[in-house]
Amino acid sequence: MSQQATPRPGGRSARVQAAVHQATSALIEEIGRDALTVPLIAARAGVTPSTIYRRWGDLTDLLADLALGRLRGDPLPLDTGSMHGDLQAWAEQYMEEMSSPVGLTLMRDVLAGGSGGDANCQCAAFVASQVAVMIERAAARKQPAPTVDAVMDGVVAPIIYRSLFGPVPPTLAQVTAWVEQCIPAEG
Amino acid sequence: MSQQATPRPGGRSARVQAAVHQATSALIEEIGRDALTVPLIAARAGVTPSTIYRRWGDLTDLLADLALGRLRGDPLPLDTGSMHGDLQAWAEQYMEEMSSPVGLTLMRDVLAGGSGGDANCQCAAFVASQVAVMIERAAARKQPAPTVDAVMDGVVAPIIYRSLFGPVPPTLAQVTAWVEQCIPAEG
DNA sequence: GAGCTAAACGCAAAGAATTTGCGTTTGTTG
DNA sequence: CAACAAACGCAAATTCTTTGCGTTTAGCTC
Repeated sequence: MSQQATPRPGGRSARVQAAVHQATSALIEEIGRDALTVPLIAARAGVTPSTIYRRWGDLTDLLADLALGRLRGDPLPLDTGSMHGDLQAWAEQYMEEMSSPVGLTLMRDVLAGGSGGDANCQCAAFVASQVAVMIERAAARKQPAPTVDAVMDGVVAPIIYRSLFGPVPPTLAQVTAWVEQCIPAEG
Repeated sequence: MSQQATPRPGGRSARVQAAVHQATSALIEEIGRDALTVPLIAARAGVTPSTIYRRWGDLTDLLADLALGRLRGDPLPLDTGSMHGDLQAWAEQYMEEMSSPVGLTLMRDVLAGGSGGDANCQCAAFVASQVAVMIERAAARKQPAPTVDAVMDGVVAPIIYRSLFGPVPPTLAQVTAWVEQCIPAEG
């Protein structure tokens, strides 16, 4: 059960959460994600393992929680002046991020955080909100724009699928082609 | 390290592998995937836990191995007489299978089986081969057909993405729409 | 088909991780 | 300020995972 919505925001609980998150990130950098264990994180964060088990329930849930936090840190899509330009630039960056080693483990953690958690939905919802920003900007410019679903199915889904399952990550040329297919023909 | 390619196909090794696979499947049915542990499987299969750890290395690797075996059990795509019909029927069934609870955990296991294993690639390769069968049939009928990549990006990827990340699985209507987009307009 | 070799397994002990009960600290509420 | 409940620390108990070593067994050669 991921619970980044701390029921008790003030004081100690928040300190513990921050210390654990920070310790986890640091340890991933130092010893790698595969060698990571809950007792190690606990020692580094200055808490007891049982605290982590009780709050997060599982290493995968903790990692999923952390991954969501990182996603939220992503900046707004660049404003290039056109829907096509926005989507192209954003998709390229998204592809780079998700096909990188850290992005891949991030997605795997989100998906593995199974215990009733909906980290995967939140992840997709965040991406959709990024797409929505670009579409709303296009609407404000009176430009034609695809629907959010069209972009999710036509651009995001192939990027993620090929990153997760493919022998090789998607290429820039493929991303460009997917973007082209999504944008209504220029009037 | 998933190793369904048994280095020693005959005799005991094969018996152990079969017993473990069978015990795992049975236990998933009985106690659920979350309550599954290696010692439980070992007891049920009549082997010692260390045998499982040495051969498969990890519970996730064993599950990924099992998942691949199940995929291989899938029948060839139905031959409906037309590319559109084949793809539509196959995509519907694939969607049902992958958005079901067992399909979802199957995919998660394949993705979580991380230890250098390429179960994810094999999984995608198998799906691609299924798609290729339909395309070759279309070619034999002198019918127009999309490329394998077009189907993977246009139909498979959205199905998997929405199943894995979406709050709700894809609908039949969506699958139909994706299929329509993939098939060249009827002459 | 007898003997050799190495892979695979069983057993058991050692090591590490996870769970759980209970007392204490700490933030919140009235 | 007092009372309550949530979150934590501590430590014991349980369970899982690893590892060393002897034994079985399949594949191979002669």
